Amino acid sequence: MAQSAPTHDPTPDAELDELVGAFDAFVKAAKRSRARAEPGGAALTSSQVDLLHPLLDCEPGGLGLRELARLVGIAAPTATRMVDGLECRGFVTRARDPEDGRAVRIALTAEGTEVLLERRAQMLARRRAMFDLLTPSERRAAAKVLARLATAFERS
Amino acid sequence: MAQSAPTHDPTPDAELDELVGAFDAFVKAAKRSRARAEPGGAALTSSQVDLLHPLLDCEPGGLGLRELARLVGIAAPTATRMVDGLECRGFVTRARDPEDGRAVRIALTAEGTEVLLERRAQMLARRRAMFDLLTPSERRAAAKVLARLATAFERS
DNA sequence: TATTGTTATACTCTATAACTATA
DNA sequence: TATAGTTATAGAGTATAACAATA
Repeated sequence: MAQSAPTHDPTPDAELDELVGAFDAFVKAAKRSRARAEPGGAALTSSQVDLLHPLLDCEPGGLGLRELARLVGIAAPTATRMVDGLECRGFVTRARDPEDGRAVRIALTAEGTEVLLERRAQMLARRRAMFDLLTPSERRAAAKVLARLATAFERS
Repeated sequence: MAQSAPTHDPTPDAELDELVGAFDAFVKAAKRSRARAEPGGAALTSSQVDLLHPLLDCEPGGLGLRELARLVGIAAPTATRMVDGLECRGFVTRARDPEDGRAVRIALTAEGTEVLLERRAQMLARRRAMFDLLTPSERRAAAKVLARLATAFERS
């Protein structure tokens, strides 16, 4: 295999294999790390964090359910169910839209905002702890590589 | 905050923020890419692929259910249910262990092996397509960075 | 008629607790 | 009694289809 094309791409297969292997190891390590950090005691699951996130940066009135579902990328009935639970626990409010009797406005409560921000801060702290293990030059290289891989993902 | 420790780490906060941002973008791109590649038409979900994987490289007799569950990192009843479905579809066999009446041996069928290898090849092809978008030097840098991040994950 | 949200239903993945059969 | 596996049960997350209320 790899009949040594000598011009400008010396070892494509071996390099690809190495990269694929490194990628796999990385994904597995990331999964384990996440599992370690979310042992079940967390107030919010990551799906719930995803659902609440758009509510942080929206108008004070909140968002319609369909709009929220669309932003998060889930089906409307799924959002209904999740909002049910989060409303019960006092993290969001669900109010009839005064201008459109069909619609509903979903908004974060103070407690919901607090819990969400706390959770976000925890995640950030974990990432920082990890990135602090890198040297400055490794950090620069990592930022560059990750950005490059993100665009490659989008195009592939 | 950050009272400008001037000695050897010039812009730690800005750099960390950049890295965290790049990491987020990467994770999101990876999620979207995976969603694109697994639109529901796939024969196996990724959990099922994870479950079947250890059966590829085991003794011909197959694995016990508990052993399989342990390798994959799920609870035994979860494995039982998943094996139920995969057995129905002809991807694995479940045979009483002749030497231990309590135990069961789970093994891939020819069809299961084929489907699993095909799925694995698809995933590999997708990754290769992505990695082919990188230049050789970017590939080398990426392999190095991903390996480094994996060890950082394990230690953080 | 079109849109918003909800209910009904179903499937996958996950877990714990209780059970059966065998060692 | 200890171990292997299963059943019972529960809950989160996901979807589609059918529905009610409103525009």
